[in-house]
Amino acid sequence: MDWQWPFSVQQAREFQTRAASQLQLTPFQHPVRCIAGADIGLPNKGSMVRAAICTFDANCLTPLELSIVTLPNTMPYIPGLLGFREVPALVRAYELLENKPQLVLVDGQGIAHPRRFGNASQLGWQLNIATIGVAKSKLTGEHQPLEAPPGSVQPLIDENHIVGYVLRSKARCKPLYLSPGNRVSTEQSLSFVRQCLDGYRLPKPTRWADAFASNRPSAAKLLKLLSPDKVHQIT
DNA sequence: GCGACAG
DNA sequence: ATCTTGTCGC
Repeated sequence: MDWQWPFSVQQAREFQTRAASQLQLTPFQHPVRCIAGADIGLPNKGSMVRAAICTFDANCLTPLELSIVTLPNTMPYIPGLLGFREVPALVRAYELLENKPQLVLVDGQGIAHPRRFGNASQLGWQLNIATIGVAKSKLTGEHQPLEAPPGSVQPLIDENHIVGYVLRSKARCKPLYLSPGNRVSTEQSLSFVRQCLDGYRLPKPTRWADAFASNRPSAAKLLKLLSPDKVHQIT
């Protein structure tokens, strides 16, 4: 698929509805040995799109590989169409990985989207891989008030059905909005993310991806924990 | 018409 | 998201 801005927003929405019907939301059945986190940053005042994907051993959560791809940014931010801005760079970053992860946690929504096709779903659909949406705020849906203790959960309901979960991943922090992207179930989205929590609000894979994509001060420190030959970059 | 609106 | 000063809590 080749969507070059400016394109018809209406046609893009129709594409999302059509592609969403092709998503697989049944439980992922194979062993997950490698989990990745994926995120986008916008360097140079948004003139560039930088994708970062970092892979981890699924059991001990030690970092394995990192890929960073920077491309010119074309699209503006349009709520509901985030995938068209982010996915092309994420695909390039994914292609650089020597060892492909069985599961990718993506910053943003999965099916918790007006047309059930958030950026996490779009990445999973295009690559035909398992993805989970890990969003820091809500796009659509409603839920009961969340209890204060960490670990509290509420189902996220949209149009009368469960599209994901709202999780208090850390005390005194705003919750996470989790939803399946592709090839995982709603229940698995919750359990896989919980498995990747390590005391911070964001699960380790997306936290590292965010650090590299947005070039946080912590990125330099994290980079030292990776073998130089396991770091791939395209600029 | 008005409010909501991932990143 | 990005930019950026100041503040609060552990």
